[in-house]
Amino acid sequence: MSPRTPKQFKEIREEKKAHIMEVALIHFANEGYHATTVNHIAKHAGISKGLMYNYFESKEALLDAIIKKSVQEVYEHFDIDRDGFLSGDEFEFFIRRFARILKEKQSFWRLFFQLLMQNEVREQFLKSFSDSSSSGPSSEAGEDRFLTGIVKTTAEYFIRKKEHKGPGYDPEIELNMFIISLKGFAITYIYMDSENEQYYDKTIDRIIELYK
Amino acid sequence: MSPRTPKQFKEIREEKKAHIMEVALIHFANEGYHATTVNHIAKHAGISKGLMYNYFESKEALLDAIIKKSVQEVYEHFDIDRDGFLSGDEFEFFIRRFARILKEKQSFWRLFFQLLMQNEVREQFLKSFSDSSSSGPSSEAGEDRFLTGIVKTTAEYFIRKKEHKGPGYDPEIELNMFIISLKGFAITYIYMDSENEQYYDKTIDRIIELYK
Amino acid sequence: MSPRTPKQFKEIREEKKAHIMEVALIHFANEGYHATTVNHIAKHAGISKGLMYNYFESKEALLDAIIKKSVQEVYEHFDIDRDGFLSGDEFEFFIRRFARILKEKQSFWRLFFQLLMQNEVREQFLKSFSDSSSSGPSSEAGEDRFLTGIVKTTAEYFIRKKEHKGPGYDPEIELNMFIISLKGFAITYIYMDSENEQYYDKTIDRIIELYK
Amino acid sequence: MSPRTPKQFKEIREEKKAHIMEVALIHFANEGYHATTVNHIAKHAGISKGLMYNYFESKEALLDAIIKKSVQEVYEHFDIDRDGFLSGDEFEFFIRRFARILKEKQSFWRLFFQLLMQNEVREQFLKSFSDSSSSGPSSEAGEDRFLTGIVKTTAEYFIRKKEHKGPGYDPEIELNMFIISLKGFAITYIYMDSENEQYYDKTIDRIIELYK
DNA sequence: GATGAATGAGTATTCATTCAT
DNA sequence: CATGAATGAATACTCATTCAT
Repeated sequence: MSPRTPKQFKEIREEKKAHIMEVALIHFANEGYHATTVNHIAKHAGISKGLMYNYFESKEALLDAIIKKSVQEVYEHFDIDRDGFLSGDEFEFFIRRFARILKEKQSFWRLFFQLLMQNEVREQFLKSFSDSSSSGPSSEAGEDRFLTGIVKTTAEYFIRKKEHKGPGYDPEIELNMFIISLKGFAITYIYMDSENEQYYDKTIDRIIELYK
Repeated sequence: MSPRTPKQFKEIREEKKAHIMEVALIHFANEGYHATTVNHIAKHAGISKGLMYNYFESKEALLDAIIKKSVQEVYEHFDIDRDGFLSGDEFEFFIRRFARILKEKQSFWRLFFQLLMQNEVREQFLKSFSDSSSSGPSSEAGEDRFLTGIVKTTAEYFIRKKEHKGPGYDPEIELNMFIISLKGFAITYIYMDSENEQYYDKTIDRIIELYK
Repeated sequence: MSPRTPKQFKEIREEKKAHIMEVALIHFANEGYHATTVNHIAKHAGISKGLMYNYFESKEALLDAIIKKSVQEVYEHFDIDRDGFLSGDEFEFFIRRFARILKEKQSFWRLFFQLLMQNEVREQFLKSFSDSSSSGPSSEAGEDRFLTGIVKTTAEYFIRKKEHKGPGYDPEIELNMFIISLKGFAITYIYMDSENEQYYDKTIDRIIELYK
Repeated sequence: MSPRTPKQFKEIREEKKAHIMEVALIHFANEGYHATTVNHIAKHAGISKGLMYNYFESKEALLDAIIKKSVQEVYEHFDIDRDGFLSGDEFEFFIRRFARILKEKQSFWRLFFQLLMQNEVREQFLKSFSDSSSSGPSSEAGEDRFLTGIVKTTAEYFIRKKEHKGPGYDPEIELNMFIISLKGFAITYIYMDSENEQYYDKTIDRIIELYK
């Protein structure tokens, strides 16, 4: 009977927002952003359309919130000791974590790839990705510390390997091969049913074997 | 001004259909199927909305026709000597052709990937793919002779290699690695600007080197 | 902390109602009734939406209350000696008071004119005007004693002037000219910034000069 | 059976656009812009909502079109010999024409006043007014030849009168009185039923008598 | 009294599709 | 064949109002 405290209100708000985002992500990922109607999301989240707009300014704002949150989470998972130097074990560790996150956040990655493949959202999306990842204390404005940082560190890892690989080893091509392997791995497994998982771990092992 | 023969009529009709499909494919690929309006296509094809419906029953029928045609073309490119045996050179030849088709039909592949990532079209799409590929004389209903045929032949190629590779060589994993590399290669390069093409050929060479 | 008496409660309630009405009037007047949301009013009044509905049954009831109150106040200002006779000084006094009220209640008059110009509210509004003005002891149902009273008294004033004006003087036309001058004066000055006020007093002086 | 010619299409288009604008103007004028729904307009125009959007990009675009057209028409009516000099007869002529246009375009003027009284549309509206009026051959960009031109010419007319009026005559105040009289006349008569028209002409005569 | 979460009917707008000419 | 006017169902979004706490 006593009225809700501001804290209670905030809790309700946060919980419901998270719930809506969760539901929306799944539908965006499976049916596509355009094909998913706000009505559909509301119905599956068990709320009215109106409430959706109490929490999110627009369908696009909802998408943005989902991306920001997911990117934030992914970013946190990758918050490794980024001293510019990647040891072999750190490299392996990185790949295994990548594989794990792929599994854990299947829906997000489906959405991610879908959006990447539409010219209209492409730039805005990449911007959003870099914005939220560069929110650390030592962030530099306009720079995507996350992606460029990873790529750079990894590139250096491949360059360093040249020493014990000898001539005929082209680090640029090797890095490129490594990247397309990861990409191919990613799009293969984020669309895989759990039954077909038999090759998941073995493939990761082999990627490590080849590029570590 | 002699009246056109029925054959001429048909040719004109087919040409116009092809033109519409060409225009539509580019817009579907760049802006997405949902975001591309029939009006837009008609305007860019230089015809009226109404006429579009004279040629194609619906927007979806237009999409289907585009896919069927593209798949058909891709299929023809791959109409290799399918005797169940793939020599090393044939394997290399296959990869190079794959790379070339990727380049030539960029727009189609963009559309292809976009559609694949939406559950709603996924099944229908795969069905359409298998339908048009199994239009040969020895087609079996419901079976995708094209894809499974290629995969099977390629799988056998990798199994055969086991003989000179010795123990520790797992053909299944190797096939899998090969496939994800091709996939990663594909999604990387169908979204690449022509300026960034420097690695295109080198990457293909390296894939051949690794998996031939 | 002695508990508040019922009278104190009522006072607090009335004060809050007045505050809400004040805030709402300004927004109705500036942004328009339709364009002003209940949320907006509540936020600017420093209360919650829910509480607003504790004080006013509906948005329209709030509008009605504002009009009734404003009309009441205007009415009180004009509660002149209505003996059916208007002396020259009383006439001048009346005009100067009109001008002052216009200035003091700018927001209300803006709202008033806006509403008058919409058929849907027009009748209801005029009714509300006459209702509140006819709340005196000798009120006659359905009659707007206020407006008709003023007009009638003023009309008689103009008729009386005929005696010293001589032929060619048409009191009806003169009354009409006086009324449209006041109307024009009103709509000009309720939308005027305070900087442009230079002509305010001079114009009133001239109106008096012309029609007294 | 033969297809429509482009000319026929254009005719249909123009006629229907004009029809929609006519219907919309009446409703905008009587119920207000915000209170008039697109549905309502479409229904009363005997067309579907969709068609409305074939002809006008949005509800606001429809409003703009109506204003532009009306302003254009009004402007044409006032295309007098604007040599910077207004004779007494031209002045009278101008007022009579103003009165006539008020009568003929009642609906537009109702809308005009309504819009003027809403802060949100005020600036945009005045801009639109000046834009379309300054489309003549000798128009100067950014200048409102129509309104400012009229006001300026009229102001000079009053200044010139000072010569035969002698001291005590303040042309600025006189111009101001003239303007508020016209305004008051306007808002009185654009909301008048035709039955109450008895004073219409007499009032105009008196205004001319007073200010010519 | 007081809050803001929750609702749902309503509003502008879009777009594939049909049809008269 | 060819056109674009015309439709209507669907879609994102708004907002006055209700209600549990």
